[in-house]
Order: sequence, then structure tokens, then C-alpha cells
Amino acid sequence: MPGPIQSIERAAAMLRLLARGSGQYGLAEIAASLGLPKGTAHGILRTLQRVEFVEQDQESGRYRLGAALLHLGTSYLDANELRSRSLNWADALAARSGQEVRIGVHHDGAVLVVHHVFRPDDTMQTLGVGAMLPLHATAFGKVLLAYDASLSRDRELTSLTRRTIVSPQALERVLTQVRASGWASEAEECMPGEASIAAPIRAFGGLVVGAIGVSGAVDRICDPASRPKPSLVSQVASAAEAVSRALTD
Amino acid sequence: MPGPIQSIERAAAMLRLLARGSGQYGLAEIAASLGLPKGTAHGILRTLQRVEFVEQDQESGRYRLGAALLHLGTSYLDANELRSRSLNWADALAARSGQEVRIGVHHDGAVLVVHHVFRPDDTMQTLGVGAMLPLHATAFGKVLLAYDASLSRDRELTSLTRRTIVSPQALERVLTQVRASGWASEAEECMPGEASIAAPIRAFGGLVVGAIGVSGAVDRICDPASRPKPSLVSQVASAAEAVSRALTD
DNA sequence: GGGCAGCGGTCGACAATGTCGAACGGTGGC
DNA sequence: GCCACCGTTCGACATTGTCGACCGCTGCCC
Repeated sequence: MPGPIQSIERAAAMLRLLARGSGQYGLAEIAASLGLPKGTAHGILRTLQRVEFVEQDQESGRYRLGAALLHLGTSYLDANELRSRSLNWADALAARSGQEVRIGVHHDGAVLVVHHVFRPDDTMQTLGVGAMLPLHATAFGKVLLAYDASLSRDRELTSLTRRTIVSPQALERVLTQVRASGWASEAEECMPGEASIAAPIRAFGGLVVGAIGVSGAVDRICDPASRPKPSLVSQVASAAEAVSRALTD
Repeated sequence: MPGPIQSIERAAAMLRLLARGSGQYGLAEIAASLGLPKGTAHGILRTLQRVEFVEQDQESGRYRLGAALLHLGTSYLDANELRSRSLNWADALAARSGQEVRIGVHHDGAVLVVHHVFRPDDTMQTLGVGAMLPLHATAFGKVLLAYDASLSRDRELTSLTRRTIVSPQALERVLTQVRASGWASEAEECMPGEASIAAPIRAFGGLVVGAIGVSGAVDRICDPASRPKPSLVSQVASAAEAVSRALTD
């Protein structure tokens, strides 16, 4: 069996690099980061620019991601069956709970948000779709970790707040609890002052393909002892079951 | 000067194809659409799948866009300076006008929406960012056409509603009017019952780099004679000027 | 003001890769 | 049950992508 096409893999690596950090890199930086000669990197960038996957800043000469990717990303969402079948339930959960709602899937060692409903009364809206959230420090991520044995657990657990779980043993205990209860939560493990609750979305045969849940200020999501509010847990679990049924019809 | 890298161009064409229509295609369809032998198309798809730009449905064997593209699309937005500098003004325009607001740039013969603010009281939110809108039948598109001589005008003008402008001469007269007034509008030219108003966002030297505007039900955007409401025109023009100033600071 | 380092970019020799025709097993429709 | 067409594999080889050497330009430092 022949291997993958080298120049396409290199182009993809280049795009991933441009999606990180400052989002703008010079030719020499890109070449160095990917271990490629400048001539090679330049040839790939010239082609990516021609297909509008990359743009070059006229003044600084630096490269960044191009507009064509936005359309491809949106098209991915439009065709994403999990998302299209979950939309109504997600909106209903937002309306009933009064909290912001997300649907996430596992992608590249993180939670990729494929749908995001704002809190109905928020005016400063930020685009949550496309964001990558940590697996170990969000309720969404804990759900995905709990039910997907293929996900790597030997990745180092980064401390994001004072409450982030960084011990693999402690995380494993939490995941056992998630499997027992059928939902996950976290309070101020990802961001200070913020909490989340999530439950698994299952496809045929019970396979977990995503997570749906709510998040927001910790005093809206949890009681004063930082425990998730039972009414919210119930609403999230119901929404997850409804979405799962929609997926298997 | 050597040409572009063929396999990267082919991969990009494949991704663009998968962004169209049903969003799911078989190998033979993809090969036929791009005029490639099946073996060639398969090699490219295998690599795109490996880098998660493409997924294959297990049951049908068909290919679709992959999750990695969503993250790249979002990263493009995060790094888009026009968008980041416009966010506050767009939100302010939405709050003041009570209408949904979009910011668009020209991309691939259409208007690419890079920011979208929902009407504050809408509950059924659809993701407008990443959508491609027609140039000739939206206020956003007319603004971009009016001020960008490089945009092709010999593309056939598709009729979308009974009111769509399909005559190049009629469109040119409208664009002359847009340049004279400094803003554009349309009522039911793109979608029945919908109207929009937009104004140009200028960078250094007056170069038009995008358009900002409002859209919604025609009776909210226009008077009973289908003319745009002067108060909305004024608000859109003010927001466009404010964004333009933010871009040149 | 001059020199130098490092930038983005170009070009062509050639080694390595990507191409693609032929063949395969599987599936669905008639 | 047969056939057409699917996705997939494989290997010969022609073509392409690689990349070292070199370029002009710019900014910084002495």
C-alpha cells in the first residue's frame, strides 16, 4: 500500500501551523517550524495562496490563513449530521434552561464545538462554533473521554485554573463516576468563574459520537457548594436522550 | 517560474467540490467531476482523510468534508483584522437598529460573510458566518461591485426572485447610483420578503475592503414603497464610517 | 553611511514521488 | 444468478516536487 501524498500532508501541516498562535508567520518561520527548506515551503505556500487557502500580508510579507477555509468550515457544519439533527434540541435546551448551550465532538485531542446557542439575553455574542476546548477540564470533554476508550489518556494534563484536574488517577476516578451517572460537570476547572454540565449523544449501538451541555457563570450552573444544579442536570440529560433518539431514527 | 503544485491544487479542488450541493460524493463521482482517474482521486482522498480534511461515511463509502476544516475556518476568522476591528461597531449597529447585521468581503465571485449579529430578539439562530451571498442581488454585493473595478461583471446574472436585476446595463446603472450615494440597498432581489442595506468599509487610501449592513423582513427594512428607511440608511452609513476609521488607526 | 544578517523569492538539476491503468472483491439491482 | 459499477490496491514509470545555491531587498547596528 503506498503512503499518503507528501505534498498534501505538508500543505495540511502548514495550514494547521497558521491556525495557531499569532496566526501570521514569515516564510522562514514556517520552513523552520516544519523542518522544510525554504524553497520547498515557498512552493507549497505559493500554491496554497493560489487556491486562496492562504493569504500574504502585502506589507510584512507574512502568511496567514485564507478566506476559502471559512467557506469550507461552514460547509462542513452544514453537512454535519450530528449538528443538523441536534439543532432544534439545542435551541430548546437553551430556551428552557436559560443557559448557553454547546454541542461538541472529539477532534485532534480536544472538543470541537459544532453548535453553539447563546444565552437568550446576551448581547455580546462571540462565535463559539469551531472553538477547541480542553478534554480534561470541561464537562463536554469528560463525557467524550469517559465513553471513548480510543482517546489517548497519556497526554499531559495541563493546569488551567487552581481547580483543574492534573492527576491521571484523579481524572480516571471522575470518568468512572461519569459513566455511572451518565453526565459530567466541572466548576472553574477550565476558566475561573465558569462551570459546565454535559451528557453523551449516542448513535446506533450506543456509540458516543458527541456531547451536549450548558455552560456559564458558576453561580448560574451550580449551587453555593459548587455542585451542579439538579434541574439543569436533568434538562441536559433529557436533551441528550432526545438528540440520541433523533440520530437513531 | 515553476507552476503551482498539481497535487495540492487537485486536493483544493476536491475540497471545494465537497463543499457544494449534497456535500457527500462517491469516489467515482469525484473523479468524474474533476476529470481524474479513480486511482489518482483515491490517493488524494486517502491523504485528505488522513489529515482529517475529509471523512468517509462507513456505510455508503461516500466522502464529505472533515472536522479539521471547521477549526481552520474559525482560525481564519480569529485572525481576520477587518472582522476583529468591526465587531464592536457591528454589535452596536444591531443594538441601535434592532436588525440583524452582517459584514462581508469579496471571495470567489460572491460575498463571504465574516461576521453576523442576530436580531436581538431572534431565538432561532442560524449561523451566518461563512455563508456566500450573491454579489448582484444583495446590498453587500452591490457595494463590493460598485467600488471594486477588478471584480468580474461578465458573469451571468442569475435570477433569484422576480425582482432580481439580470441585465448588466441595469446593474451598472444601480452601481453608479451606489457610488453617488455611498450606500446600497435591495428589496426582495435575493429572497422574497427580505431586504438589505449596506455601506462600504474602507481601508487606507479609501480602498474598499468589505461591506457592513443590515437585513431582514422587507417591512422592517423598507417603507411601503420598498424604499429603504432613511433612519436605517443613516445608521448603516455611520457604522461603516466608524469601522473605516477603526481600520485606518 | 556602510556592512552584514536574514528576509522572501527564483531557478533548474535530478531524485523521488505522484500518477494512473489494470485488476480485484464486494454490492446492489434487474 | 449475472452484470455493472462501486471503492480499493498495486506497481511501472513519467512527471513532478524537492531543495541547494543564489538573488535583491530591508532593517539594524556600529
